[in-house]
Amino acid sequence: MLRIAKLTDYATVLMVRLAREPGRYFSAAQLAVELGVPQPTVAKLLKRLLRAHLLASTRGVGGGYSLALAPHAISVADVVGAIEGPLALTECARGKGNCSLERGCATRANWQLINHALRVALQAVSLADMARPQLQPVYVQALQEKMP
Amino acid sequence: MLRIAKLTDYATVLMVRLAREPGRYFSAAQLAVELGVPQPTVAKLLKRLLRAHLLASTRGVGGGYSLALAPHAISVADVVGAIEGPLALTECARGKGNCSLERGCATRANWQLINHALRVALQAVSLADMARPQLQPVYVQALQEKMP
DNA sequence: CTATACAGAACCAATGCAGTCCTATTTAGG
DNA sequence: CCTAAATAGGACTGCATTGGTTCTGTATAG
Ligand code: FES
Ligand code: FES
Repeated sequence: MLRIAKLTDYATVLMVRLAREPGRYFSAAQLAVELGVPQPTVAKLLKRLLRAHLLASTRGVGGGYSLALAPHAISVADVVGAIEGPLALTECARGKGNCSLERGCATRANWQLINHALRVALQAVSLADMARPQLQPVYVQALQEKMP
Repeated sequence: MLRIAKLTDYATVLMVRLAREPGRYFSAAQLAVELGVPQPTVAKLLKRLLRAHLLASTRGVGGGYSLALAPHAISVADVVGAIEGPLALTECARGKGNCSLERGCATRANWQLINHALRVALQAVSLADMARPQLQPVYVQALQEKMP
């Protein structure tokens, strides 16, 4: 229903937690108890985030995960992309041949614009922003002012 | 992966087709052949759109469906809502008790803001807009100018 | 050398989605 | 009146994705 996966939700909460103490290393177990989410699930998420180069890791005793970049340099779009893959609202938003209606479809171009707008919006929100209790809604205002 | 259901995609194409000849009534069979989508599927979509009061219908010989409102008065958000239910990016975006992390969650409020922004953005695009070959990207520009 | 902790993959159950089918009910026209 | 065309509203099913677990391997501090 046009919703992000639950795991993506968890991932943002994780990342925001890490963003609060950027230098520190957290073990998966530690984060799991802190969030109240089963440990294997947290571990899986951290692995995906690592693969997307959003995290740095150290193995062994005392090891763990830490942000690979500064909190303001990681966007919500990055996190969503790391967990769910590239953002594509419609089937046909990524490359041709994915949609059965392609021939003579009147909405493809427009959906792609909408898709792009959403991507830009999510890229504009950083972990640093998300860590604030209430998001500075600059882009929300920008939207609302322009809308009829 | 943060994508609308394929059926929703179909539905927008349907609605845009109807928006091109606002007065005319189309039968489900007619629309099905025109789009190249199986008839039962098209029928199902039309029923859902009708229930959401976006379409008007007439039964019997020569009956069919037509837009219930003018093309500029129906938004993409309306169509998405009719097919997929209320727009809720996150589990917790609609009411409490849906998310296991609620207690002490740091991102809920911010996700709801993002959710709201997306809803506003989709409400700003009407069927009349979608019917144009290339969407007038006022809101896209509005977004991009404000973003760092 | 051992306990800790990440790395990577395979695996499974459950949910939701795409798609079909069947049975009313309404209406135009002969 | 009677029939064919068309919508109204369900129930039903196969499939893909997701949420979540488990197992084996590897690196590292002490
Ligand atoms: S190409 Fe996919 S709906 Fe138009
Ligand atoms: S309440 Fe759902 S993730 Fe915060």
